[in-house]
Amino acid sequence: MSLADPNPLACFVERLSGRSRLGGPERAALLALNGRASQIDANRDIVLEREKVRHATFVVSGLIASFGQMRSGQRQIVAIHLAGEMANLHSVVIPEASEALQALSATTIVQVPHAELRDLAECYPALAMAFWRESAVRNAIAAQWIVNIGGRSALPRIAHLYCELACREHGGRGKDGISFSFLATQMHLADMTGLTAVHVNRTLRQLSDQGLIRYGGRVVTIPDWNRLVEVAEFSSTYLQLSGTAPYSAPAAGREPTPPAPAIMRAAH
Amino acid sequence: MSLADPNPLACFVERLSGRSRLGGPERAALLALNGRASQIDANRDIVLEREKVRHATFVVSGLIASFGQMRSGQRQIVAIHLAGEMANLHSVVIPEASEALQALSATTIVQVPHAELRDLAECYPALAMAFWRESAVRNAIAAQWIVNIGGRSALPRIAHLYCELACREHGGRGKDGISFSFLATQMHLADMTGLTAVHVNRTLRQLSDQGLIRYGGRVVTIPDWNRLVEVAEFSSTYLQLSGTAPYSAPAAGREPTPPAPAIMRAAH
DNA sequence: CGTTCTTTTGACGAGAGTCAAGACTGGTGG
DNA sequence: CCACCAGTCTTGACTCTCGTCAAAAGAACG
Repeated sequence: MSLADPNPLACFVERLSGRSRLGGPERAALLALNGRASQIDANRDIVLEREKVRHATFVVSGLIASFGQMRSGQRQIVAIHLAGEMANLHSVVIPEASEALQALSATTIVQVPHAELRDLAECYPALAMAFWRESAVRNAIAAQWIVNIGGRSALPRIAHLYCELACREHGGRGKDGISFSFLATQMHLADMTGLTAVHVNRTLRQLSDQGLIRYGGRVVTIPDWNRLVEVAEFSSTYLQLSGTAPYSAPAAGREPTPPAPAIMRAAH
Repeated sequence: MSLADPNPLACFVERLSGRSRLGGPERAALLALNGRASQIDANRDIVLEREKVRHATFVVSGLIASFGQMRSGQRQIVAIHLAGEMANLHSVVIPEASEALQALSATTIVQVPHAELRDLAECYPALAMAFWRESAVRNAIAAQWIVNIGGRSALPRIAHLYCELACREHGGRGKDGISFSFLATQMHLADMTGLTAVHVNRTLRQLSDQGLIRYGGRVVTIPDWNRLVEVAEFSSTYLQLSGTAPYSAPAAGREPTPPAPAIMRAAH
């Protein structure tokens, strides 16, 4: 199911299957969704802040970001959406966009009507859970971005972002020599990390001088995965990519006496 | 349906109803959930990082935070959970916690088994959507925190957080003279904003000197709402609190020819 | 009424922002 | 094929916000 698949949504099905167990009917229903494909140039808006959205946007190729904007014109990227990801699945339940959606590079998208996704969620509980789970993973990523921006200085901050992207693009763990395409400019990188473009540039040079990354063109290479992970204090568990192990409900029945609540554990 | 209600989950029902339309059976099913109440001291862990969780935690009173932790011992709060909110509803679909959950003050919680919530979501599509929507609002809040931490300097950053809290506690818009209880210490506030406790203190004094806030005990008062909003560049739409207007699906049928995609709009 | 946590202040240093200018790139058209 | 041009990237010098260290005063709690 590559991106070259005649039905680009096949890729969406694969992604959901990686985290949720889907049956035949669910898969078929997803593939039957009718999306409209479009090409978008770099730096073009897809959704404006406050806009009422009627479609979810699936990224076939390219790179998309969610922006928060301030009066000063400064912008902060709050999330990025790689090829194969649904950019704003949450808009199905919250149609009014609180952030703008914009392409960072030339991008191909498929827009899927909310109404159809909503129908699916209502007919197939498994899909409702899968959609919710997908949103929840986004939430976990956002939480890590907060930790990253709020708690790390420039060098580990960019290192952490690169670790995350390497894992997200490859859908699994990183390894030595892994490389991934990074279609954003250094200015975009600045907007993601809460730094300035100038300082991003200086920090990239540092990372590169220390042999932690190599970059050129639109590709980043990580020669020594463990070393970068160490610098970034990265742990991939929040991405829920654990190989291809799909989520499965606990086999045990409802235990009437749940284990002792965590309250008893020592603080700090 | 106050917090003093004999069934603390009544408050949860009210919260969901504020954003999603729930029918009688759904409400009844929610109220029939059996949760276990407990008291927790300040600074005690409720959920540890990486722990497999089997219960969602509802906050009856007090204040809870989700923490990311770093090797250095530094901690970053990625979300806080006020009285009346479900702290980790997302754990129903992602049982492995990627952040720690800890009480910031003495707190009363009710723990609801995942299994029961999952059953509800599977039996009642409207509840599945409501849960998902609730998670999505949390996501929107996280996104604003990223904007806040990544894009604003100390003074507007704290101002923005206070605006958010005022709205969240009152479940609506702010107004002059509004006040809200803030049970966290300045150190906690530092962990929320990505600042140091010392700098938080200096900034609070600035805010206070400029008449933007008054604080004392565990209460913050906002004398002039619009002025604080101005400083913070705050807009409450992302909280989805629009009065008590519940979300309703668009009345229109599936239009076969959706409006022109947003792609045409000018960039930047 | 002492112990511990929190708040408050000051002096100093460092990481990151700002301003500005030059080098490099890829794309466009003559 | 070359020249141009707008958008990137790179670098240096200077500034300022915020972090660090330290100490004392104030609150909370038993």
